[in-house]
Amino acid sequence: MQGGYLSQDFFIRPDVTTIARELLGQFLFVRCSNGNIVGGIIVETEAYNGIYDKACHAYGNRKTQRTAVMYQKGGCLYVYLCYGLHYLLNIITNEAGKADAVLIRAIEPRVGISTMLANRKMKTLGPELTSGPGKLTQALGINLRHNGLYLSPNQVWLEQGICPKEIVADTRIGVSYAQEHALLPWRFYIANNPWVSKPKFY
DNA sequence: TTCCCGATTTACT
DNA sequence: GTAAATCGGGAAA
Repeated sequence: MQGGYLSQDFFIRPDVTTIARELLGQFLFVRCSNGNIVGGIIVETEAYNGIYDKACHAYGNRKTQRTAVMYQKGGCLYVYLCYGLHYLLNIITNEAGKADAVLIRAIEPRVGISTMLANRKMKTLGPELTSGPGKLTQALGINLRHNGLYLSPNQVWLEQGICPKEIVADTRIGVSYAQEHALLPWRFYIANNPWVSKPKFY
């Protein structure tokens, strides 16, 4: 498609916020069960700093069936069901045992748009297609089947993309329970990109 | 085993 | 702006 694949070395680096920032502009591709390829450019991410981060499922070195995947090596996929309704896609970073992760919050659709529209039961292309963590997994056909998989050209993979003009760092969404850690500027998105999620503010 | 609640989305009034 | 949908994880008992 574009440049080369992003190697595992990219994800094994120690600073999860750097990786979350550098994932902006990269291509994310998924091969669907029927063989179709869908994908787009990552435009919004959030960093979760493993066992030290109150917003992270692995906070306090919590080890359960669900969080076991988070302790895998960088490049592993962590998918979980949120609110009993939506699958959320993360990419594990850092060395095994650290439980750092980057949440993919929004992408700009580029490949297989008709397939993504069908997955979302939509007729016309618009920001609602992929502008949110639960929306993009539905569009890409991501579910628990992908949990624990490593990035690979057979299933889910990343390729070198574009260099974003301007990146914004802001607080993460929906993590008020994380107390002081909810204030960290660990949400990153490409400025003025219409595919970035539009969280509601009460 | 019980109970509370969530890294959200969508359809209402 | 408010509320429903929907279910399994995790902590407490």
